[in-house]
Amino acid sequence: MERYNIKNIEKKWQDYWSKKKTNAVEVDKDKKKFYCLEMFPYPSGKIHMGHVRNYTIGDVLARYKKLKGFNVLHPMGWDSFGLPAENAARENNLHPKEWTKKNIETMKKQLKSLGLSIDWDREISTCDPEYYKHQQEFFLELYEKNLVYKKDTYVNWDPAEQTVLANEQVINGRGWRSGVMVERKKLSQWFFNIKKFSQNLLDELEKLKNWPEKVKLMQKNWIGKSYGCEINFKIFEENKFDKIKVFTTRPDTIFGASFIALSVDHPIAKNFERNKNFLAFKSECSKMGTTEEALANAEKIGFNTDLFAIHPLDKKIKLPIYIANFVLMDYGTGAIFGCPAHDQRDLDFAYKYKLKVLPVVRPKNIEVDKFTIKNEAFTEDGILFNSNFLDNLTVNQAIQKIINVITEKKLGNQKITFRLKDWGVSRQRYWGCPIPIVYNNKGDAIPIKKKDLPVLLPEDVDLNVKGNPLEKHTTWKYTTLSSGEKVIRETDTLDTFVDSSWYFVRFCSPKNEKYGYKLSDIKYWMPVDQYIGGVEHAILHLLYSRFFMRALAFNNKQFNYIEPFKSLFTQGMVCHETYKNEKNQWLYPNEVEKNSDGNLVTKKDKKRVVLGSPEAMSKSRKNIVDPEEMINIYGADSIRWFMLSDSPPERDVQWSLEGVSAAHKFIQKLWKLNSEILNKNKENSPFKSEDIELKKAVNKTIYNVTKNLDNFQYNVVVANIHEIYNLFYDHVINNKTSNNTLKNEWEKVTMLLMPLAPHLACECYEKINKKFYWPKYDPKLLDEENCIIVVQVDGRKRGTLEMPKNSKEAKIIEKSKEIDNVIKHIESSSIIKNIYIKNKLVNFITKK
RNA sequence: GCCCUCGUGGUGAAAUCGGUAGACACAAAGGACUUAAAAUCCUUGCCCAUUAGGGAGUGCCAGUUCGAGUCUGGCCGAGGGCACCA
Repeated sequence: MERYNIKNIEKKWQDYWSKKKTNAVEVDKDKKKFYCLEMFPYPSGKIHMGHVRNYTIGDVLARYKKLKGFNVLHPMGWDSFGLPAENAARENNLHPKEWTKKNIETMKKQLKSLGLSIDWDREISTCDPEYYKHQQEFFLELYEKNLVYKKDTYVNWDPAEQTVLANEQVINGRGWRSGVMVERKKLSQWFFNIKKFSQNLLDELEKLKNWPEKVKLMQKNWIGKSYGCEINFKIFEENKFDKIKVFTTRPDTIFGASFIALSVDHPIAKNFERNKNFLAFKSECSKMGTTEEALANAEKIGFNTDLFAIHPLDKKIKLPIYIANFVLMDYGTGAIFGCPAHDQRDLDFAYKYKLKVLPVVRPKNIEVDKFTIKNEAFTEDGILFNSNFLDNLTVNQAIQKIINVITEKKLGNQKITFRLKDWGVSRQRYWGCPIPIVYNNKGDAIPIKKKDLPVLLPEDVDLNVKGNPLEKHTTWKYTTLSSGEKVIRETDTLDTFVDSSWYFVRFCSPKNEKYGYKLSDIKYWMPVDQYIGGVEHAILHLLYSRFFMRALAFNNKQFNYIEPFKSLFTQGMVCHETYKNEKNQWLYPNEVEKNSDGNLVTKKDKKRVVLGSPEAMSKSRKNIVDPEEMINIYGADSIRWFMLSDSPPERDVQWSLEGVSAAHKFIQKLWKLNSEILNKNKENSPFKSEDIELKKAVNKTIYNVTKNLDNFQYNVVVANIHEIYNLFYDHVINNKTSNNTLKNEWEKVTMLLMPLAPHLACECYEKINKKFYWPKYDPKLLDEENCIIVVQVDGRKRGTLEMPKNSKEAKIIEKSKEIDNVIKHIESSSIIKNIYIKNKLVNFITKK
């Protein structure tokens, strides 16, 4: 028998696919399209198991849809701008461009070795000027549409490195490289106006029927719509300051207000910039750290302005005005009224500064005189009191009434607020897409003319300077417009999330030079029919992509593809056991082995190894396995098979050598059985009941595999294949079936293998030499003539009965009562009721 | 703190509409083959029983139902998201 030589065979088919361009596609209006996309990788060096899983899942779908006759677009590219390239450049003295190029070459080769059905002619790379020049053009278009603007915001500033840090570069409030305390520094930066689409982004979420509910909920919470009202408070020292507008979702608690709090960045706070105490307070606030967690746990502190606001509904009440660290300028109006009895933060603040705590809502079942506020604010529903005309109303009734009153008296208005913030896209980095803006000597921003694009990223930079290398690159930074005007370039580059917000559009016309896309191409291919990736991108990447489509479609009569991803699938992570040595240091899996007692020891010096819980594979825990090494040992089909076999795709899977070796054995078994069946002679022997049994089983398998592929239940597909293999094996070993039936039916099984193990399937199918197809099942054959009826007594199974389908109820009851074990359980009691479910079950209810 | 999801053998998991729980695998134990090992194949799988069979059983406690892994309420546990959002 021929041995299945993995290396040669897998190489052979990969070369064949590549040479014949079997995966290259073009627009074909006569065919139904299917756009299958997996999130494109960052070229960090080598592929990891997470990639293997992601791309295997996508490839199964792409190949399956192709067999079903769809025109399948299945492209791949590189998210190739980003910080790691700059860090690697410094460490290895290699230019980011070279480092990136090298990594792409390696990873492309690795992806090809997985046997993915990618149309490599459509490969794109976001750091390629051919890609980012279109992005710069889009930026200018958004600028024209007023969807881009500049404003001052805070960044993490590392004073030692003289550079801006990303949030993940701040560890315990210190710069990751310098170890120096990070400061909050104000910089003028570019923003995309994503808030403009808040309501639409929220509304359209509901229409995304094939998105996981979890992801939709996360986006919904992120957008964070809340209903409330704005109320104007006049300031007692009226001549000095304007009124204060506050936002609240609990206007019903207005009579419990005891202070006003403003954000440090509130316009009124600016008037205290010369006050030493205020400056001290402000610097205290900026030292508190920039991470959200640090902010949330920080103590509530305030600065007393000695100003007072007048209660809008009772002029006798004067409320002290504080500037407080817990009020955010970029939510609501940057000002609140504090009602300590019904808000925990306000209560903490009130106790610290000895402010009044007046409860105005009591729980329904507690009387007014028995209700007091101690250390916990009462935030639930209840009945209003101490509240003038709101007394005795419920919270919701009171909210309605107070909004009406405030509106009538022109003291404020109903207001809907979103938590979603505008998208800051400026990055003070080298390795990113240059922002196509220059500044004249007055500091005005001037957009570059479209005909002058692209603004190329200079290659001769010194990455070892402190701060942003572009800012130090004087010959690039200072330039002259075609008009002769001397200008300074914007030295910020775009957030890499911008690159990935439209790459799926570019895949439709990857070589179109004139513009980012060709209209006829996207009209055919968009939207992405199935998008597959990790749940870690549930919010930002997906929301930004949804925004970008809206921004492109805004004021654009031709482009109306609002939702980019019709269906979304989020796959689980790849986990592995963790190992530590006696010194509590992590060990790689290939440093560990089992000794003869079955205990884990180090390979090197046979020292004890402590086994830890399985965790998501990560370099820091060293619980990683190199896909390339695994493919070399077991072959791509085995790796793919294992990735699909154990857990459902949406759940985490645990990598194990036992698992992958089992997959490998099964691939070999399939090949062996295939050879045996193909080597059998053709013969026309009579059709026996075993032939029918096999035919029916294959038919059922086609039905199940098709159904389970449609539902992403790939682990069950694997089980279906195992089952049908086991049946074939039994038939072959025991010579149960005629050779013709074996051959005919096996052919269909090899087609079912194609999406999962394409190399093996092609090799098996090669000798049959017919066109690939997706086998159809015969619904008539699914119907069994007989069915097995479960016989229960008092809800407990006491036997089964095989009967022709649709037998008469009376007949089944009669036969059921003849089963020995049933007789045993009914003879000492009387039957008071029969339950009969057609073709399924009989249940006798007895009474002693 | 708020919101969401999930709890099924030693392990990963199956289980249309409420209708035979544990398909399919991994691991383990026993056996066959073998000089031996590997590989391969077979059997077993919680409790009682020699077998036939019976019992318990899908995190825990209740409920609905002839019948609950599946539906309802409460509790416990694990994971994830958000986090001064007024």
